[in-house]
Amino acid sequence: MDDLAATNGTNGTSGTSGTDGTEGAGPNSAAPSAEARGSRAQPKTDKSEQTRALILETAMRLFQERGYEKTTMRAIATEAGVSVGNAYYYFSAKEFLIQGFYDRMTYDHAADARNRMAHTREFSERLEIALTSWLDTAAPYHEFAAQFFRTAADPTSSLSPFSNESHPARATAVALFREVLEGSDLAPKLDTELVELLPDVLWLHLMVVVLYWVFDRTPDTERTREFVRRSTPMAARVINLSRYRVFRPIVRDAKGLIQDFILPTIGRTAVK
Amino acid sequence: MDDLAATNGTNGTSGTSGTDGTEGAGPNSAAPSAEARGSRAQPKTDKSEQTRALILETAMRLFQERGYEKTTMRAIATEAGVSVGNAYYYFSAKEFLIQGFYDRMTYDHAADARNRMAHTREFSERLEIALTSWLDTAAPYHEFAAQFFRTAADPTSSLSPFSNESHPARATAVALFREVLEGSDLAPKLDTELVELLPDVLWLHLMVVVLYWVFDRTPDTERTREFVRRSTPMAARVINLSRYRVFRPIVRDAKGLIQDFILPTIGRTAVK
DNA sequence: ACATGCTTTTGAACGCGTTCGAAAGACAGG
DNA sequence: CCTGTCTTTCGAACGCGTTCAAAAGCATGT
Repeated sequence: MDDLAATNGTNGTSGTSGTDGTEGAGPNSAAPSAEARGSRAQPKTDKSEQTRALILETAMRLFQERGYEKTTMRAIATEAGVSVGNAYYYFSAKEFLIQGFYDRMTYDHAADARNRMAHTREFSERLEIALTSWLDTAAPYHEFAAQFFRTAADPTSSLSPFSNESHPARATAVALFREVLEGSDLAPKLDTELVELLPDVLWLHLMVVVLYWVFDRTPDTERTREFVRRSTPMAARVINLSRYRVFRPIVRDAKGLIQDFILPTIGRTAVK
Repeated sequence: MDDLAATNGTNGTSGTSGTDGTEGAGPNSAAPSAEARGSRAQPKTDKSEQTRALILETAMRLFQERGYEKTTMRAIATEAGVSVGNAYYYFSAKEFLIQGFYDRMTYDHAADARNRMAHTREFSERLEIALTSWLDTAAPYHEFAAQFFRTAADPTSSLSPFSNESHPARATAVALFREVLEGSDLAPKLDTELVELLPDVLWLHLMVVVLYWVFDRTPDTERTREFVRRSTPMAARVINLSRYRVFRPIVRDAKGLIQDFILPTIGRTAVK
């Protein structure tokens, strides 16, 4: 109800505590993120911004009420009291209506997770909290999230979690996982290179969880929750083991693989 | 008329066809599986079966020529000399036209991979061969495969690799990976439980490769090929290490996780 | 006041996947 | 040959996402 448009202006990452220096000198790295995408024109007047927000809010409401596919552009336009053409003037395709929602959820998740793990130091617990927090944040949208997941899986779509357009949201999420790690008892025991690498890997862990969640049809996605409870201690154990001598070679291989093949595809500037 | 790959002229990609075993035997090569899905009626007459095949082949040809999305049902119908309604009589939705293609490719891949690794015993090499073989088999379809990948990612779609409808193709693929393992020098060194589990895990490895491949835009998907070359020895090393004492607990955890959470979702009858 | 150049808004129209009622065949029993 | 019951075929029509040319608003210069 109230939540969709409320924090519109100051949505951005609220600063990643300055740990990340590679943000790049883009025109806008934080707040207006999604609001300018998918439309032909940038906001000139105030009325314009209002119309855009109205359309977006109406769309989000209907998506939740009827699901993504069953909500027609005509219905959105009618309900918002504008013409279809006008809706397309602000959002050049139906899928662009999702991006705002997507960014918002990422932000809410990060905030909630930070709150919840504030008083916990153990790494596996922090990780579990972060992941469970995502499940809770996303719970209301499970049904229609699954519906637009197919859109997100399109390599050519800007909604793909790997796309450039998703970079802000992804950066926010990765920053969260960096905090998960760095605020834990585990971080001091690891070499800095690994600490640098792990946040992205943990984000991939989240992506796997999301994949599992999308396919999960159990009530309250209980199965995914159990999956998180089981997989997080294992992840912690693997990371922990990586400190021992025996694993040097394999850890180095894994590092290389991730650095050379995974990170470049998810928007990090390739190190080469 | 019957071979889908033959019509493609653009993709050179080193001849894999030399050892290929697809003799010109009949209209469909040995995978009857999908032919009965997605339609309202089962084949009564012979003419019926003919019409169905005609539509399917026409569709596949057009998909390769123009891509999935740009091929309209009307075009398929016209080109095949039938009406739109008739096409829908046999394939209740456009996406069902893909399933036949999907099954066929899985079968061709398995055959090609078996051929290629016949004289190799080392596990990591066999695995690399199997994966590379997939890339070669799928190469002609890279462009339009990426287009229908979004459909495959829909949890509610029967095209999802995890869906029940995909079970036959999946079973074929898993069986291949079982051969990859059991025909290798590694299998005898592992306990039977692990041998039982690994084929599915290796199939997941393929799924990851496919994901990577779909997003890969480098010429000849060279990046994915490099990814395979790098990741297979690592997989081999991990499996190898699992034999040592130190890893007992973590290997057991991993086994449990896979058995309880992964296999059940990909169509194995849950062991519980 | 008028003209000019924009942003914003409109609604008809297009192409698509899909549906549906009905026509056309095919075939058995009378 | 006629009739009834399937199966197969047809093509018009529906609802959808999207496009587009034109209208309407709006600010500014003359």
